Amino acid sequence: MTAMEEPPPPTTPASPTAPVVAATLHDVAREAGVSIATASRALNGSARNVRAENVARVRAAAAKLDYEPHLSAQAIAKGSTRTVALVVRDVADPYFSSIASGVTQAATEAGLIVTMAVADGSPERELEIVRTLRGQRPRIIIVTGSRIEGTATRDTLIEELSQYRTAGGRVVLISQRDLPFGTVTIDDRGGSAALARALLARGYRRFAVFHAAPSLRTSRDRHEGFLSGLYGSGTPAPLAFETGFTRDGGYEAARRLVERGAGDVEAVFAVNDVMAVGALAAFREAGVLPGRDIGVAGFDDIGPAVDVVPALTSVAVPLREAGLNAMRLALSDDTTAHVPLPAQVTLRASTPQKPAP
Amino acid sequence: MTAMEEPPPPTTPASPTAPVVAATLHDVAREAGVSIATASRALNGSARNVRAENVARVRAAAAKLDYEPHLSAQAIAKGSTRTVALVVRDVADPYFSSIASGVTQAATEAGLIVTMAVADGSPERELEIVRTLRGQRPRIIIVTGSRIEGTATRDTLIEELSQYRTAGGRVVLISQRDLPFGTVTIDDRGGSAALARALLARGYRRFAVFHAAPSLRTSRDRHEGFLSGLYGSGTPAPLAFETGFTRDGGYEAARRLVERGAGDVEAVFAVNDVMAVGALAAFREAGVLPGRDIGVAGFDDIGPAVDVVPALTSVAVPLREAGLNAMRLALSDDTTAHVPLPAQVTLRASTPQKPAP
DNA sequence: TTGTAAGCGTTATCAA
DNA sequence: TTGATAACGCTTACAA
Repeated sequence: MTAMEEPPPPTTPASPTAPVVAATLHDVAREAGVSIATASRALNGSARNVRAENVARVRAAAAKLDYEPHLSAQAIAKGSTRTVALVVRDVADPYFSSIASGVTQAATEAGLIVTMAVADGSPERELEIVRTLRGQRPRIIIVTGSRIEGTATRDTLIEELSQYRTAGGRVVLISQRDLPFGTVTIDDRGGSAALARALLARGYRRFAVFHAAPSLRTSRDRHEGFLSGLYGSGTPAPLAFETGFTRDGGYEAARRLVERGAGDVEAVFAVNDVMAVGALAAFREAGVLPGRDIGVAGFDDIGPAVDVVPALTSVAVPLREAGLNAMRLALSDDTTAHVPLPAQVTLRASTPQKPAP
Repeated sequence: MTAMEEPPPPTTPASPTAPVVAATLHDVAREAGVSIATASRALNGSARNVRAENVARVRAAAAKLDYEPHLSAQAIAKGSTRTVALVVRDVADPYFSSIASGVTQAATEAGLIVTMAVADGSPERELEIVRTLRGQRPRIIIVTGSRIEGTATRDTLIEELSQYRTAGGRVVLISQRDLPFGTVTIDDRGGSAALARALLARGYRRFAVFHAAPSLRTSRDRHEGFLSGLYGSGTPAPLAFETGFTRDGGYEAARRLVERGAGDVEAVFAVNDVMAVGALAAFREAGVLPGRDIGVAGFDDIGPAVDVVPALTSVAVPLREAGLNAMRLALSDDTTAHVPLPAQVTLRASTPQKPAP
């Protein structure tokens, strides 16, 4: 299996482990009748220093042989790759896929290839992934969604990323904070605070909050932000219900609230939209009509928020922007900047203006 | 910048184009006091033929230097990579991200890395992507979502993929058909036909169909499938409204139907859920109450289908399964099999049983 | 069981 | 402007 004399057309449906064999620069050079160095220059290097005729020859040969440069070979020869590695918790989750979309777009514009790995919510897996990723020698590593605090692997992860950066790699974190890397965050606290004020302005005074475990930073920030927005309004302290960060969590919390008696609660803030949507369903089933008997607000402004009945008041977060900014940050010279993205309150029918008492 | 004498800690925040420098096998070997070949064997090769003591030595050295094998170097030395390249139209679209999720999971289980590229709906871009991808020499290329027919680039794409396969690569297409590659499809026709029959069984007789341009294969298949399910029932031919494949498209078609007078239509089939959801909104706004005045059904069974009011009748498609099966197919020895995945009718409140006349 | 050395497909340096 | 040739980081005969 050394060199080959012809354009390389194997015949049988090769086994799944067989190597993918393709035309090499060597083949192109031979076909064009020039040296391999010239071929390299004409194709991927400084075509300036190659006679026009040879450039044409080489290009033609490449086209004829359907040549594509072997990226791995280029990577090791050049000592650097053109890839950015993206770690997400779950591709199927719109939260992450929106971010991924932004990252991919910005990367493509910069001529970079993105490889994606899914951490699946496990910090161990996440660590393992970052390790493997380093084997790719990507220019950039973007980690998003690891927002669970207090795990031991956390420190190891930071260690690993620091080393990668010391080695010349770029690290950007999305929706983390207080870590010594470039960071893009969404203003969960500010958004929640603004929501609280908007709700006050609409006449609501007595609240309940559906939140997740406080180790989930996002949930905690939104919860605390909401409280801070209420600060100074003289309203009673909101009831707090801890539950899952999911639709079912919201559903379950709403049931609990109803069982307890929801009469004294004017509005519920669920720390994300899917929870809010679950709550909507539970309230409706219990005969408590959302938007009339009780206000409901969420966070994220997912697409369906507008199609649920009543349309859901929420806080829009610029997820794609977060991805775009992460790439921008990675390509900038500031390795440790913090880019906060504003969240935007969007009032809808689920929290109508309350009539003056 | 040749060799280095110490564990490699550069200092300054390197420029975004600087190479990522990391410990090499050479460093590990030196640290462990063995030859580079032994180090290679101990770490990534047949550790069996290495004295246990040396294995330990090498492992320790690797850990100390935080060594990760350079994947590109391995790729070119071994002549094959462990990556699968996935082409999607849009990561942010739940349709594709669900598929991506399945692909990623199966790939991870098989020890493969997935790199993702986004074609953005442009056939030219798609072709370009497949070209670049070939440079990665992936073991597998999975293309999903290019379902627009009749473009000239289409043939070129097939050509390109054929060549890749001839070179030993695996190709799997998702939701395409009649192409000489491994293929995973979702049974759009069958699902729509089953939906039609289910609706007949619930007493509906007069239908309208909201569909997209017939060049969009998915739309056409669902439309035709629906008609075939009606076949022989003696019902009048459904009205057909061509519109966008989006929420706004569904909204707009519903408005048109209402303006025309919807009195003689008992149920609407929108060829996907977001269209159906848009239609729901338009009907409600026009005072035509979905689920009472008119039945509405969609396709895809997206998550929010159950939270919309009334809950939407739909056809569930196993998107994650499609991704998983695509990987399975790619790893199997059958390079050209066709795996059809069944779609499942899910009846909900948007199409209640009609009272007997 | 180990080490030497010849690749793998590129790029980059250096003469010519 | 070109062509030899030495890297790049790794794997893998082949010998020892």
